[in-house]
Amino acid sequence: MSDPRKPFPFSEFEPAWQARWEAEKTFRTPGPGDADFDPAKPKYYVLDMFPYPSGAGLHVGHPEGYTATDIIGRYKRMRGFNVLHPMGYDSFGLPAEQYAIKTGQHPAITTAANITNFRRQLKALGFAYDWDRELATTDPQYVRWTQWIFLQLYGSYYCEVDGKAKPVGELEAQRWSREQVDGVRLAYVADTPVWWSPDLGTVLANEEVEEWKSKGHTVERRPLRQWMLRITKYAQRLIDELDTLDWPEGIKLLQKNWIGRSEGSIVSFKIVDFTSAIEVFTTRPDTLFGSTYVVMAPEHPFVAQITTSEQQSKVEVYQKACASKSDMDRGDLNKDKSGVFTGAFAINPVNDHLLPIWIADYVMMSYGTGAIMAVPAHDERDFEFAQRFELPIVQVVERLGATPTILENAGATPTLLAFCEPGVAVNSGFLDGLTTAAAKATMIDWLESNDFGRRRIQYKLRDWLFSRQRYWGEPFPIVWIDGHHQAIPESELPLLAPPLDDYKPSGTPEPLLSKAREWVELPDGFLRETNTMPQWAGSCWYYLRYCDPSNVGRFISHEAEAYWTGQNGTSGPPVSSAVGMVDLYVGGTEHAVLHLLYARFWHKVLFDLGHVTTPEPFQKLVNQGLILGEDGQKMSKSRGNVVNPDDVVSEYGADALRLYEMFMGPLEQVKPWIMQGVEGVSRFLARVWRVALELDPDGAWQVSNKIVDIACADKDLRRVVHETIRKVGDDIEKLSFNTAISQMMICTNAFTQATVVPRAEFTQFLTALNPFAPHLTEEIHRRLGGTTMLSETAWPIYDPAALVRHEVELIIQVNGKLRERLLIAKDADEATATAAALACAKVREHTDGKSIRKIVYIQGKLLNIVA
RNA sequence: GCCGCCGUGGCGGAAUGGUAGACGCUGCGGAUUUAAAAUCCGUUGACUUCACGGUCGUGGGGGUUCGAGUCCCCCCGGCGGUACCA
Repeated sequence: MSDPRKPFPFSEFEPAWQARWEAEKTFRTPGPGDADFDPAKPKYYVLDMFPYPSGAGLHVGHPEGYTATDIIGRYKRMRGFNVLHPMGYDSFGLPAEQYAIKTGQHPAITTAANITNFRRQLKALGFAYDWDRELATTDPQYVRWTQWIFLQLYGSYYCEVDGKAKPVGELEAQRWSREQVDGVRLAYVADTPVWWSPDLGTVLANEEVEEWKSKGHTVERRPLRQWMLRITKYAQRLIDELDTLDWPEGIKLLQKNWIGRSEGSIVSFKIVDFTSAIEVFTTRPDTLFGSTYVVMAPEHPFVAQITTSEQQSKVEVYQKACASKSDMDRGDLNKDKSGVFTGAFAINPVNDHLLPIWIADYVMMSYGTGAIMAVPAHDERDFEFAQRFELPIVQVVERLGATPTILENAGATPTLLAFCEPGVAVNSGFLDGLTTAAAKATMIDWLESNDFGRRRIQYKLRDWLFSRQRYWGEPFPIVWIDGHHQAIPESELPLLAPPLDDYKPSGTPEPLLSKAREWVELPDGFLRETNTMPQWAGSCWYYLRYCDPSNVGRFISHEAEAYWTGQNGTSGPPVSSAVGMVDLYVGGTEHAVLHLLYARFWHKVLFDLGHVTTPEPFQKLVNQGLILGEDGQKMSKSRGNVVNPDDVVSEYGADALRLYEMFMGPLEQVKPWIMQGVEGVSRFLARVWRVALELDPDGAWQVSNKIVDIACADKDLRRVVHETIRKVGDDIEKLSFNTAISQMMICTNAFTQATVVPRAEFTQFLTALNPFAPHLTEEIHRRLGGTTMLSETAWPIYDPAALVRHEVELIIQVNGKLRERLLIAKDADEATATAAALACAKVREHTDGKSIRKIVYIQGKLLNIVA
């Protein structure tokens, strides 16, 4: 007996089909080494960004991307691909630990519970994941390989000659000292100013600071000894190899800007009364003649040496003020320039002018050399600073084609703004008359030949701060002895964190693991490293592990890696130009410069070391658009506009949720949730159901007698079905799911209106709908007597002949305006069509009295008469 | 400020340079029903006309074209990212 309130009994058949798929492992993906693996089958790897299993469970944003990949995956399977479509959990990390602290439970317990809940929710949506490949970054066997990859980074350096990572063993063989080797490792220890959050009890990467600040945590700058990863060595490759990827241009640009390549030069300034010189980085060496002062970052190591005794106290006060300033103060309220004169003077190498050396917090220690040459006439910041402190402004670049004006001393010049565009050099000795580009090159040559500087490419990207002081992360597989670090043997992996009773932040930067003294203190004076890795570690390589999730001997077998990158060459389509392993990766934009940059970096290191065979992880990337609440605002608990997928599933069913998520609009677009839209697609599914089934007097669903086993005589109906097969297939390939669904609605309306529905055509339609609404279509198919699963059926082939129309509606325009529609033979020639058009009264109304100047005829579509 | 994305009916959105508004939602009308829900059929951009029809219409202004939502130039508005990177 069916629930009469439900338009179709989804609450009965959806769980039943899910159970069957699970029991039969319908969506298990055979891989190299499996008995049923067929290496001749082409592979397709479609990946979701795995969720971090929060206590709140799935929200409707998750199934948006997950449904899209599920449709693609199911479709590709039906097209004969061996589809890898896995799911897992990014279960380490700060949010998990914060949640555990809040609930007073161990993070292992809350994480396990959250994963259980996520798994239940995912399964209730009928996704065709290969659950045998499920993983969590907290699994000891996963941790083992995360740590192993860290040891690869630790054990290698970047060879500038070959432009790639190599084992440090090569250096040791060349009798490099321990210190020298440690100085070039891709994973290294450094005392650097880092972002420290007292209330989170950890340091944060540059990339993470904003996120946590926005959640209300405080962040401050502190010098601490930390593990760093030398991602900056890969800056250029990370930029260049973006070109080989099929990613949205916006995301590529975001990464390029984040890496921030600048071309310029280092200029060396001698300091009056000192032997040492200070170096600055500039992108405008052509303006060197216009430099009127030099600015160093307040924390620059030279400041103390060069400061004169008269200025010493002022300088120290300023330095202190800057050190205690949090980033927020510096960013928002303090655009006003501040600074202090050190009393020292630098010598401008091109004209021997004496330039006062200032310190100011608008110069960052962490970029370039931590010092700049100020050219106030041609840099907005320098200009502002010069005005504030009444420093001279000397113009050395002029707008191209401007009437020459020579500005002797700009102290009195009413220059209102700095001129920062390229132009022509003036007031610049041997550069005068050169364009900015030529002047740059000339100046760099001059600097190099006179030993005052050199060409330099500078990146904004900083090395990746890789250690955290928290508990819920992978411990470093490192021990210390006599102040030196060394790797633990691979045989000791995984190295798991010791149990701790209390993992609340202590407020000091001492890592939590240091409290576990028995774990830390090893025989013979060895001490374990007590920092842990950031959450990003696990997500940097999970896509590799899915290919070979239970391998105990390697993080991924060579065979699995070769097959799933399509590099095995023995099978499938010809090896494509793809450089990325994953064919399609779908997820949110928020990872543009974090996860997606880190994962590329790790992958390149593994590639350099010969552990993987492609230089990139993700060939094609698609960002799903954010789903907003019904009020058009971002969903949030405080606004009360959050939609819970569980509620939608119980009210309308999983298929309706899936359909709605796809029908809302283009995948990549930001769009609001509208419950009435869910009802709309639910009604559509009910219509499909009722084409095949009707209620008998007892309230049971019976096969409708409209369904008949005859050849389709209705040409129009057949055309719609084949048009649907064609369009749905094309649209899935284009990820244009909303229009695919529209077409299936049109097809369903045709079935509804038909008095006779041939079983064969209806089954073809159900097959096309299957990737979108797998439960409903399987259930209808079964009730119609189907013995196989639609999921295991080949994608239907449309018959081009069925699409042909012999007569078409020809659009008749006069001067580009629609005046008439004519039913005419599809292949009518221009003369026939023109004659037919001119025979129409409505057309003549607009052409009478005018001479026809031109006829534009698009056969089968349109005729435009220009009169 | 800079960078990116986006502006189409009451709403979500369709439209290889060729019928603007497919499909869905909402509203309205009808059928069915004792009645309602559900379902089915029709209708639903604005203005105008008794009607046939006509005029206008894709944020605004120009341009290219036989023809522009679509291509080019300028401007306006919204959303997101980023911010002293020399």
